[in-house]
Amino acid sequence: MKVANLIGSRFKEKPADCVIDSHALMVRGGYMKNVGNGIFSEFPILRRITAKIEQIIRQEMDAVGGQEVLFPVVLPADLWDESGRYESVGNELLRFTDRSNSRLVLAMTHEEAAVHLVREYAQSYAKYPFMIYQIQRKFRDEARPRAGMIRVREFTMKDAYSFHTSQEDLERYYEKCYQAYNRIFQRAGIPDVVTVASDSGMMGGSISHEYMLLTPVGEDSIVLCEECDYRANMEAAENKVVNEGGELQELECIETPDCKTIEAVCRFLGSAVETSCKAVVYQKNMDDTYVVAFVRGDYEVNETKLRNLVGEEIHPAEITQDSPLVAGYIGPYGISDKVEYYLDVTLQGISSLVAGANKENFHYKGLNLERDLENVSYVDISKIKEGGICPHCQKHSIAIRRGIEVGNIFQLGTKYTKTMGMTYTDENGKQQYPIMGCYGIGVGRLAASICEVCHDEYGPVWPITIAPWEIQLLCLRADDTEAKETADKLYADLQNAGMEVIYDDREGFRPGAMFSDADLIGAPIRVVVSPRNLKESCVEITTRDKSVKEMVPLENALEYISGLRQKLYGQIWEKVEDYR
RNA sequence: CGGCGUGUGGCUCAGUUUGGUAGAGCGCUACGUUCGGGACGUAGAAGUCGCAAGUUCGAAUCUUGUCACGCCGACCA
Repeated sequence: MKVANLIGSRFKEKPADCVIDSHALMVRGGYMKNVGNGIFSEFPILRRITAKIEQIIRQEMDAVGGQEVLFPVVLPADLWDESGRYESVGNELLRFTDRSNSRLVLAMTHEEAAVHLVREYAQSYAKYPFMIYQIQRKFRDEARPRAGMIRVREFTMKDAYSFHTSQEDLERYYEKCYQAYNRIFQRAGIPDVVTVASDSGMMGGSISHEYMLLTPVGEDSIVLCEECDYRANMEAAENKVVNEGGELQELECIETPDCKTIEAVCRFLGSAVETSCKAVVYQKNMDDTYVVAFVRGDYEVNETKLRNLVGEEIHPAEITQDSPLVAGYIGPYGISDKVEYYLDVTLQGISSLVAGANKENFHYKGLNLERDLENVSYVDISKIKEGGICPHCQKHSIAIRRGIEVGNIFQLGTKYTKTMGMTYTDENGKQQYPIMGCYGIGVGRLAASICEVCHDEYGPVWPITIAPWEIQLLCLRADDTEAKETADKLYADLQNAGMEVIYDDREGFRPGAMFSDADLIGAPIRVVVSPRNLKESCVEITTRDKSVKEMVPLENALEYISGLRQKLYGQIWEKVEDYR
């Protein structure tokens, strides 16, 4: 490919709406173009990258016995009625009707389609286990797309579904997929991916893992232990707190005028935030029942944990005049029996708490939950903090990092097979529901994430395994006959040797412009032919990451480049675990 | 869904306060001089000033509505 013919234009200035580096570089480099809110087209450069990522995924899925299939993007709503998700999923699912008023959805995930595809085929235990996967577009009507290709509404995803006749078999296979995913990310050239235990959200099921690429621009918080290998998604991380206890005081009701926040109350009473009880109020979506979460004053409520505990959808409450709660003065002692409340583990063991008195302008001091309340039990509904206690090794070694979720795997269980009536006949002639696993990777998000982690101020530095081209050949001064002929010949030789080359032989372009374009394209190996280099009968060979910079005699160039290419592939492959 | 902000040639932006009929740089076309990290000169093409209604002799500019996009938050297999 010649740069002169490459569709998509590169430019110097950072687009105004790009906030993170990868987005700005990919727009400036002619990788993609925004079509609408969270909707992008890919130019050839990006398409080559995503195609390579897809190929890696395909190989690794095939290696664990996956068979590639293809589901439709548009699915009849009936199918989603079967699983109950037509109703249960929120506005991310785009629902619409066709000309005959039939209800349709744009698939945002394909569990239903997967079950639909194989439920006649897999009626005997002898067909199991098996796995099907596809690499295809999904549409999710995200409330807020952002950060270029990191969070979009329409995107390419590899999604895989496995079917098993026992939980043990699912777990064995899950472990294989876990390893296959590690290989995929290692082969894509990013070592910074970690797995975290996660909350499985709307997918249902029990065990799940997210593959997180650690980067400060990530939108998920990840809890890591710096002493042991504990890692979890913020939503799933268990919070442990050991309170010192302290002096046991008498319960006392004190006037605290205009102290509606924990900080104000503690300042007014001269007490520590660590011995205060904060109330955070939610309401159930179904019937507006109030749900109050009490946590220690210096902790935050983890809404996901609370939601799982309550067992239904909740939202931050609006406290009105006639509600049974007194905004700013809510406490567990003497609270209305019309509200449901929970005490967080961060309150356990505190001898004397400051808490709201459920009365305008009054707080309690010296509240001891176990002494003053009946049937006290503590639940984990708070967010773990930096320096918190690791649930595994019990040390104060918790760190919180940001990450981008590039993949996830779930043990789904029988949620979809049961609701959709998929059964098989086992060895004993009995009908059973197959047990499912599912496994996803966002292709475009992965490409953008790699760019985010692998770039310098001039452009992306693509790992050779996913680079749009392996080699970028530049002919500075293409008007110089000798330089042009030399570069043309090298271009042909490199291609004949089976290498992927992008060739810049544009006349009238100054070297600076060519270098800048090459930086934006980000091919790992750069070869420069110029009159100046030819005076020494050499070409200049560098790597995009600047680790190699050599003047190589022309007659050795092909061999040198070929060796360098092998070396770059070797550097990636040596990090790939062979688990088989 | 809440808060904030922005819409002016392909890109970055000025012009809006104080209404007078649209500008710069980059990019693009042609010619010339240049040539190792985004050169320079000359000439040129390219804009329904997001859209609609209103006020006015006159609207990019004022008013109202609306749409789109972005950021923060909420939400998110």
